[in-house]
Amino acid sequence: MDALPETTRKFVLHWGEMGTRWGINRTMAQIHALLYLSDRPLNAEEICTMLGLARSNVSVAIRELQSWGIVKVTHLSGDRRDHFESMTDVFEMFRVIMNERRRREIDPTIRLIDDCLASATEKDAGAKMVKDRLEHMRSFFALALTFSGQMERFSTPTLVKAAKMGDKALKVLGLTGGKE
Amino acid sequence: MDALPETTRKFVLHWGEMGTRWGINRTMAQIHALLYLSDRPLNAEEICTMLGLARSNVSVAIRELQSWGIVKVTHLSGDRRDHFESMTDVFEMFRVIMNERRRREIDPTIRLIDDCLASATEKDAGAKMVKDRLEHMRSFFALALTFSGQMERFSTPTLVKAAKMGDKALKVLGLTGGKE
DNA sequence: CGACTATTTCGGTAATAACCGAAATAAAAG
DNA sequence: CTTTTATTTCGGTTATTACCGAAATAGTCG
Repeated sequence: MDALPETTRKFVLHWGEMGTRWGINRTMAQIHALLYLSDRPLNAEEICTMLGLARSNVSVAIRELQSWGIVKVTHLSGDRRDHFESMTDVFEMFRVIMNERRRREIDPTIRLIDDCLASATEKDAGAKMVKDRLEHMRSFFALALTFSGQMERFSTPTLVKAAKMGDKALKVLGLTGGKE
Repeated sequence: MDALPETTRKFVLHWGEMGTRWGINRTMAQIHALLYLSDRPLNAEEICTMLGLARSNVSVAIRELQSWGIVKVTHLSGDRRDHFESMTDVFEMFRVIMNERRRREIDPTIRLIDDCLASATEKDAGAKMVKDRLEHMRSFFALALTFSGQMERFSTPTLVKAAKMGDKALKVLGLTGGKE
């Protein structure tokens, strides 16, 4: 970790911490940060020494990053070791991550809510409130799905433009009425 | 935990697990789920017995939930104990949480990136790529801020409508051109 | 002001997740 | 096939965080 340029080191450490706050383990996040700022693919051994981590730890973290789809393996000619590089378009990366988390967490949650709703129906009327609340939450997640669908469908520049338009966009669409 | 209706129990457990995956501790998430499905405010003692948690643990978790702004304290007449209830509008809740996470995590990250950019400027030219990447990431977070600003500014129904329009909206705005 | 009840603080313990290092496996080269 | 190098698996250890329970504090009532 001492061999790293100061700026990279700072960012890697911070990114690692942020990871832990979002349910991503430190090692994974640090490796990702390192690759993101690297000007060339790195092999596992290099990552180990640069970050001061055990080889095995790096191995599983990289595999996980690959399974998320934000790190790819490449091969340099004349070197049989795997080299790794991060996706560089942060917007695209965000989409990929959102999509993956949707698959891993949102989808199962919706299924569970449906489950709860189904079994609640057969029970006593005392569950009325519970059902209402669950349905409300379900509608939220449904919207989240719609939304993540949009995110995936459109290119980065389009989304940037849309976001920047903001209120103006909604006015054009005739969606805004009162206080807003 | 056995005293809970089956449906509630299932949801509470799932919500607790989801919490851990997003960097929120299980207790906090479980309490939140319980309150969300409750038809009346609950006091700390009730929460303890319903979820099988220690009084102190519940105390800190509730405080944390309050600091996030998604749980409020109320008082029932003739009872001096604090009673707690959850926000019920999930969309609003999402906004509140996003806003809080922005404050706690996104803002500091942007500050750190600015820091890195500032110190990188003074260094050698070899940091060119690092600077570019950091700037790119910064622009992403800047957009995220813009976006979260929009989320806050508009009412739930407006956002729902906008999200549902989706592609149509972008077409009206004249944003879509190529592949999309 | 005591007596009682509610809440919080805090030191220690337990549960969980991260991490290491050695050994096994796989892959490539000679 | 043997040797060398790369990667993965896995049992055990360490670090982190969650959690408990006792004691302290704060608040309320008579």
